[in-house]
Amino acid sequence: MIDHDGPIPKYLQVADEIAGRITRGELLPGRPVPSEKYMQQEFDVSRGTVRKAVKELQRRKLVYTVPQRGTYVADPPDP
Amino acid sequence: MIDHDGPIPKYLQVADEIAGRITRGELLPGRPVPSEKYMQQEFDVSRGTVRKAVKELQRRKLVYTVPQRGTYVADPPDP
DNA sequence: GTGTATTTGTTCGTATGTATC
DNA sequence: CGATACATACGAACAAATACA
Repeated sequence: MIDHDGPIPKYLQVADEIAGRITRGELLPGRPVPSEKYMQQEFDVSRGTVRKAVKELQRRKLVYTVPQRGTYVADPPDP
Repeated sequence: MIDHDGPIPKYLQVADEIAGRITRGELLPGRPVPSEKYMQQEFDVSRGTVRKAVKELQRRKLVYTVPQRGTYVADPPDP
């Protein structure tokens, strides 16, 4: 899943994996994405790396985060 | 009690302190260990650090936790 | 039966230090 | 030097189950 010693930064690999799940419709708008803790375990990376991945997904406007609640899949942009 | 600026992680210092009380028989099998809140105050560390210490004690099989109840001293292993 | 307090469970926000590339 | 990555450690907020008056 995650290439633990390759040239591509892990945080981008994690971000791309989640992005893929969103664009494939496996994660639906308004629904939560996995928590930081869950992603840490699933991808076997540090929390900092997960947070950087989420930040990247926010930058792409694929997700939004509610403090102390979780991170959710954003609504798709106007077609 | 806790070295607040030394090389040894606080969560390990807390875990070792509780472990010592168990192995010395100050905390008996089946009896609760101090609550997270109590340990926070006693050791002057954050709750996260206490929880990490408890997790370490669970890993060592010295304690077990009952959700919403507390954490208890485990029975000693077969001699 | 009804609250209130306690305790653990979980989430995200933030900062610091270390190591590596 | 900057970016990546990990571990440690603080805080804050809320949930859920239990215990008790």
